[in-house]
Amino acid sequence: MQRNTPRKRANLRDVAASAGVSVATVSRVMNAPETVAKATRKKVEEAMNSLHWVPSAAARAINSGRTRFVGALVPTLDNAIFARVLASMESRLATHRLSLVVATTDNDPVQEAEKAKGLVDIGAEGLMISGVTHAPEFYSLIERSQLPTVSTSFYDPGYRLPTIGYDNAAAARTALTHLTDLGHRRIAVVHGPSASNDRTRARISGLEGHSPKPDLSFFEVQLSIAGGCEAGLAILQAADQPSAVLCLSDVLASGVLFELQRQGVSVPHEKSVIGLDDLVGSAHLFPELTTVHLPVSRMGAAAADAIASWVETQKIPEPSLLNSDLVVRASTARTGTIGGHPVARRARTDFGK
Amino acid sequence: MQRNTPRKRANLRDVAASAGVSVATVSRVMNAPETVAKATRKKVEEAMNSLHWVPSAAARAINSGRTRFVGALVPTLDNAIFARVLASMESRLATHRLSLVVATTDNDPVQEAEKAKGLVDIGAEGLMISGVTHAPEFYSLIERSQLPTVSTSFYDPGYRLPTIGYDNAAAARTALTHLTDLGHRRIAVVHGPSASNDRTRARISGLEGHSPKPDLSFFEVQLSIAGGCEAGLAILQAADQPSAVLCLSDVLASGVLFELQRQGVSVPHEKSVIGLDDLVGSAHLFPELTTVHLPVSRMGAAAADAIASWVETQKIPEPSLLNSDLVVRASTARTGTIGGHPVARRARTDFGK
DNA sequence: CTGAAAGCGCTAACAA
DNA sequence: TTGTTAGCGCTTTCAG
Repeated sequence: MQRNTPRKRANLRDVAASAGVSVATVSRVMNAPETVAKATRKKVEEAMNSLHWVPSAAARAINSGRTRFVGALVPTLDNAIFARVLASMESRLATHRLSLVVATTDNDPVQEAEKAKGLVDIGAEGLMISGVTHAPEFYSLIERSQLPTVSTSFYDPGYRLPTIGYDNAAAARTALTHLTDLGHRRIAVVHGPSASNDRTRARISGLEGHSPKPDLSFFEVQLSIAGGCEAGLAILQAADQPSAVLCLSDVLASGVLFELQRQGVSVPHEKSVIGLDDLVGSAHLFPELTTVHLPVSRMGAAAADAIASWVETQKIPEPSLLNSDLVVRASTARTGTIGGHPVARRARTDFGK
Repeated sequence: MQRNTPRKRANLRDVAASAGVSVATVSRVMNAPETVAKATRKKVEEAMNSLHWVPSAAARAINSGRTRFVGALVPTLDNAIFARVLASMESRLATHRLSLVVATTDNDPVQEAEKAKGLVDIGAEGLMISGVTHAPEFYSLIERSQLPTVSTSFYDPGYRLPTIGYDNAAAARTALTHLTDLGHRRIAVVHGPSASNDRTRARISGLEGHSPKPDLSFFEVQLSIAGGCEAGLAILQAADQPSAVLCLSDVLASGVLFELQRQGVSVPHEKSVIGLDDLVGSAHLFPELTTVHLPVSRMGAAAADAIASWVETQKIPEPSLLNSDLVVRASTARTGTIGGHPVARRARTDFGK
């Protein structure tokens, strides 16, 4: 809005000229103001203002060798669990004066590799990625660029990249044990697409060889509330009704819960339902969801610290295992105790639609 | 892993030297391979590979004047509505070969201004911001840097920045009208903190001067499922029981729904509940939530397009109004029709805990 | 088709 | 306390 502003953005030289000092002095008032005489500083600052000068990030980066941002690759933002990880990463990164570039991969290794390439291209100083199964192009990119990259949501000290995460198999087993401890033997397992998701596969594998050996039936659906509803309906149509539903993800558990209610099945009286994740909302569902807590906020912060320190010290961080633990709430109950009382079933069937 | 690799990353000159060509030629094989003789190109590519060379984003940016990323400032990632906006922005930006840097502000104008500064410092080419109420520092930053910035979640053609959003007041009014159309007159309104959120204030203001004039009581809580639960409980303890609950946000409506169920109040039989947002999960809640749909995915895409075109053409985009519309589902019903039948109330009160 | 050389906006020695 | 100047890694004329 100044006079007939000369089209182009002002640069250091312009400011220096306008203030009648050298470029070095201008640079100093930005980076070490205390080394510049007060009067000079003032002149320079005025010049900066009147020219609407904003330092060029690129020029700064080329000298410092730092862009001050890192990238994160997650499957989706629509599952609150990833949103949580990113939120905590972002806030922790801020303490290192680092920003976060987000890219979603939709669980597709090809997209993941492409987006990773994009992040490297724009100058990310480090990367966070979910899981331990990636495209060869991804690995070669990391190799070539030597980019500090940590893998999350999975703990595997033998993996080629440092992992910061939890033991997915153990978490699933914890949930199963809780159910068998309560006397459940016929159990429906609901999970998302396993082909494209190594965390899901690990969780499923954690269910194997359990003792006592339960009778498990598997339902694979989309990883969404709608998917959970679908599974809930499918379970009710099965020949042998399970007494409990083990969901390998809280979103799925929510859907199952809603659908069971819609169909007039009471939880935990007629069926127990357990989740895995412990989303912030899970504690407030009706009934409050029993689940296995995954420390995703801590994980995001830990990943941020690991990347920041790697970038700064050049030292590869150690893998880190975060514990998960069972949170017993209201959606699971001992089998048989109240069983046989189809509580409120009739009263509820006319609800909804 | 190559021999005693010379500590530092290779640069263009190294590649040129190793391939026995000039830097210009190397630059050409990246940017216009077809202008380089096949044999030369091959030599260069081999040199690139053996030196593990990755172009420097900063150096590239300094020449092109482009960093290829934009920033987005949102209050939080924990509300699915913002996660959705960002997801759709990110995917649309990708088509413009632009990346997305995310910053959360926690509804704090000071943090917002600081983070905006950070985004400018690292070279964002454009900005997306939520709402139309910001700190003076924010405005002066935008002014100085002349950064293409669009405001979302709000439509106001008179605003100093182009807005891409909906009419929050109208959306709230739509919800209220639906309730009064169903005969409700005593209505509880649940909303998040209004002091720090202009969208919330706009929605509340949309409720004023409605005809027929309903008897409104307001409940302000934290914008979370837990907050919704709290409001649900508070409503039940009020002296004059409302026949309907109008939630100015779907997360709040979810919490209210869960809490009412927990307290044995049936929806919509005893109380109707309506939300505002239409989150992806809302259609699957029990009962399915009646709400006002806000086109946030389209908004994210529109914001991405607007910023991209602004950056590319230097032309300020037009403000854009996106329509919201009522989605009637199962959580609202005509007052009186089924009223007086405290359906399933008794049967349900022993649920949960 | 290829090379030489002049910058891009800024930082950091080194001098003064 | 301030100025001069040589780069940072790359793109881009302009010659050959």
